[in-house]
Amino acid sequence: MENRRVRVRFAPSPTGPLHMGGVRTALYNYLFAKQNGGDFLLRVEDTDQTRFVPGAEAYIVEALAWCGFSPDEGIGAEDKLPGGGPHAPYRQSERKPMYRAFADQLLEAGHAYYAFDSPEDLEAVRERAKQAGNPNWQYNSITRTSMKNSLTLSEDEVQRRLEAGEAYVIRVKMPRNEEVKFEDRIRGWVSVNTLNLDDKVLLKGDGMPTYHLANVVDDYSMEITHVIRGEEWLPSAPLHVLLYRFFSWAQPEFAHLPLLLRPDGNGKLSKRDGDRLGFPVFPINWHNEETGESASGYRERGFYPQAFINMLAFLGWNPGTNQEIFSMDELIRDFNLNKVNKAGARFDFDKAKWFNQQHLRLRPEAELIQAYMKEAGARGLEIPSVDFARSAMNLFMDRAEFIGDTLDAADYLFSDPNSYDEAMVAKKWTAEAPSYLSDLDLLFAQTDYTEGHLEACFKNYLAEKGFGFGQVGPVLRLAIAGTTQGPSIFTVMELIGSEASHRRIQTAITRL
RNA sequence: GGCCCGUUCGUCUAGCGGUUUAGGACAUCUCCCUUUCACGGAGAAGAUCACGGGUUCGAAUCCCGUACGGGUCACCA
Repeated sequence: MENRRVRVRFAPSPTGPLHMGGVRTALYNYLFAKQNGGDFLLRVEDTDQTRFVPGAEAYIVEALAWCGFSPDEGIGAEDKLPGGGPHAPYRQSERKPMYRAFADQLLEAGHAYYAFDSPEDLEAVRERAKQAGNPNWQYNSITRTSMKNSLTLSEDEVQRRLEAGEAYVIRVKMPRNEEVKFEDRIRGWVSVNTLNLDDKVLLKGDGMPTYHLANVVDDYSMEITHVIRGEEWLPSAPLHVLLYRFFSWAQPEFAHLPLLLRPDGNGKLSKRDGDRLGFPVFPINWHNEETGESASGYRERGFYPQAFINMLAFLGWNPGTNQEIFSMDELIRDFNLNKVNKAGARFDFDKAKWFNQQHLRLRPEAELIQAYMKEAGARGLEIPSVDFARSAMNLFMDRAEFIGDTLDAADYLFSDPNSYDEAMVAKKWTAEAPSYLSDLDLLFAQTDYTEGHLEACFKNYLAEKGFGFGQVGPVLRLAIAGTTQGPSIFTVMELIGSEASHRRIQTAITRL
């Protein structure tokens, strides 16, 4: 058992877009699988037909692909393996016929029973219990004795109801007063007494399994060795452990991940947080045609997937060194499930942006230029040449967190300024300003239009006249760029060329 | 409320009984670089390690209790 090939799975429910917490769970699964030379599967848990949302499954597949870690097997791996792999189908709704036999196995062994109580019956019992001061009534080893099930009804009666086609569910028969223990990879030993566990429904009235049955059966059939999932599953893990025991199956190792908390207020990050927080909580844009609901994603916000996953990996894990910027390969190499934190993590968008800035600088220049040109095109800016794009981009690269930032305050590289920073004009545009510019314009006309020559020429002029840089520099800057901020003005002049520079200087003289 | 899990700077975290005057990163502030903005560099501030008891020569690190936070209590996953 110990030397089995590592196989992990990410098993989301297609009830909407996958939020970043889900992506992190998937990422940790993937990192763990790859580190151990194992398989990462994607299984869709769509046993609740009432909550099915069209497009959600495709969204999940696309989101993982964007992040750079598509499944090796299962949904989204149909191009690698026929049908997604040897354990197809990977959608639980399509596996429906398989579960019944396992429920029967439990029934025969006395670990499960039929229950005929209707949803209305249950609601009534719960309501009565509530009135009596018990807010959460449970169908358990005590209460089941007063309900309609195969434990209380006679064998004949049960048979009769079954044959009459009466609706029923199959419930697990939770043992009485037994300590269930298991060792969680992240939390250590977790122990729960079955007195606190209820007789969960295993097979629903519509013949579909609930999460608990389907999950255990599928993980077993798909030879899953490690179950890495969110902490919200910790309370039901003992039931799963019991189920493995009832089936006499080897239980996989469990690792319950800490939750991603909402940056504001309390509670875990949820899909509903959407755009309310001022930043995306989803990997990619989401739009539901039916409801018109949509939410923005990191991809469309300009994030690199490398930065996104690096940031996510660090929400709950840390290599123990001072290295923070990781490529996927480095994450695979250094990730360690045992070093995952126990406490939930609140995430910080500023740090997320910092990760993007770091990864932005790691991108190859050719790729950046392409992205730059595409972004410029989207903004309706004319790029004369690739060389121009390269220079213009690099001028603003230092200050950018996203590629789009290099274009945000750079309009003057593409067209003459159509306005001037009024505050700076008031402060720096003195009565002598026009004369400085006329002088400079003449001098520049006789120099090589390169950054070095322009600057030398400018400094010469200052020295000759005895002017200070602060007196003349901002004036030139205003004329050329309309603002006093930005990269070296001489580099800008070299880039836009002598003709445009001359024109701008003249325009400024007449307009200001 | 029951059960389960957690608790180190504002945030993410390092730390696994002495090497700790508790380290790093983001954010904040200061200075340098740049007579601009940013980048970069240097530095500051920021955590009585939730609190109270133990155990030990010695505890952020081990144990117990309390408080607080979170999760979960469906024929949802």
